[in-house]
Amino acid sequence: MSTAAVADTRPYHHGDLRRALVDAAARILEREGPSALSLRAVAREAGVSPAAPYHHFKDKNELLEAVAHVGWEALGEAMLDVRDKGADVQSLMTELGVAYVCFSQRHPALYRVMYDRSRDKDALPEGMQDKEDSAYCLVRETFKKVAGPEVADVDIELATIAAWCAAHGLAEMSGFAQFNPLREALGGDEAFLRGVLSHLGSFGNLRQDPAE
Amino acid sequence: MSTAAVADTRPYHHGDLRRALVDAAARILEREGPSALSLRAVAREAGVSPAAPYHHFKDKNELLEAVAHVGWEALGEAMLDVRDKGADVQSLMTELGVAYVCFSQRHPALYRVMYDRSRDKDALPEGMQDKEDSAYCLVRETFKKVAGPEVADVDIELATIAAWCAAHGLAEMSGFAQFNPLREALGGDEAFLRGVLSHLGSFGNLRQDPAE
DNA sequence: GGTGTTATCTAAACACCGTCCAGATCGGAC
DNA sequence: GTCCGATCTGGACGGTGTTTAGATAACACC
Repeated sequence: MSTAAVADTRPYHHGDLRRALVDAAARILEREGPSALSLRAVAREAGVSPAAPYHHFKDKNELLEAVAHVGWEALGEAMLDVRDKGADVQSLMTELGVAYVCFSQRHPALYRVMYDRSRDKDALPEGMQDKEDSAYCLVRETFKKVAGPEVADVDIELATIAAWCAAHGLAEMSGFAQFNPLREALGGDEAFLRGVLSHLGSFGNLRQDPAE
Repeated sequence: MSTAAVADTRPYHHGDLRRALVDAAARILEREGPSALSLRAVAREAGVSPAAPYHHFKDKNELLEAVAHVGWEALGEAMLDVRDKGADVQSLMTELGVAYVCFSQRHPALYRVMYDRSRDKDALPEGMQDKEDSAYCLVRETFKKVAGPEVADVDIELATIAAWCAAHGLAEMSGFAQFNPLREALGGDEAFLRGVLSHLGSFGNLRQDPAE
């Protein structure tokens, strides 16, 4: 036995445990929320001893970092899916905002881990403003395409940050109970989101011909 | 001894322990951050046994709720302080936004506790949209005053929520390391904040004469 | 003023947590 | 086939939130 036995209960020494741990963590997150995400619970879920994860991650933080990383990639994909919707800037940015917030609503626990890590580090994931297909760059490139070359990079960056902050704020607060009456009055959650997003981002600021 | 001895080491049975615990928690928060805020540490800081807090709070959550409550009141006061600055809406809202974010920067740990509690409950503090001098109502009333009576309440509420989300997002992300180059390029943190806030909130939406 | 009631506090215990250590186990290189 | 190094386990340590039983002291009442 050994090398050949593919899908045994324990293919390798234990198998690809690093990935198994991240998957287990994601499973716990979806099933029981962030408060249940202890390192021991992850090990239990993966069927190993509590000390096993320490051969793949320096500590609990490093595991959470890995979990957050897959979350950021999934968020990036979700936003790429809508990058062709929307004729003008306003509606495209709204579409991106809806995609962002909907992701956070579909994976609330994961989203919380993602931002808890960022807050602890006081930084977004490394390289987020550089690598081409990240959510952040997608927003910035959208702004840049629309604004044209005359607009200063500083303004592009400020607009991107502003949009990002707004989306993040809405993602964290959209489910708050106080908004339920308004949500229902508008006929559902997505209408509510679009309503809020329509009040956010004065994208006209970026145009060169200020009609004001 | 007893009733008369005012400021002894332990005036009452223990004194006003409930308040002492909240104060101790706030002290730990400022000194060591949110990760150090254990119930036992609070009890230690207040000089009582680990079980003592349970005679004043159902559990740790309830203590944190009390801590968050004082935080929300302090935030409301900080925003009331600037409610007369700024000639037009845009600049007044910017001023309020700066006050909001600066509060979160002055008390980062407290701000985090405040929103962690809200996220757990999926709700802002109870009564926040009702009691007159809350930060939330201050923003809404500002919008209402400017918009005039013709604007629908729904739009006022949406604008308020949008502004709040934007401010919260900026509060949580303003310190992120990725923004440091831009912050320095703009000549300091407050300039950076104003720059981002200027791209947020298309307050013109609320005016009745859409010059568009 | 003594007495009983009730709120308050302590000490000890429980289960769980993150983390480290010594030793067992096993894959792969020589 | 033997050794090495990576991987995993069992057990331990200190810390956590919470509960229980029992001590203590303020207060109400006679």
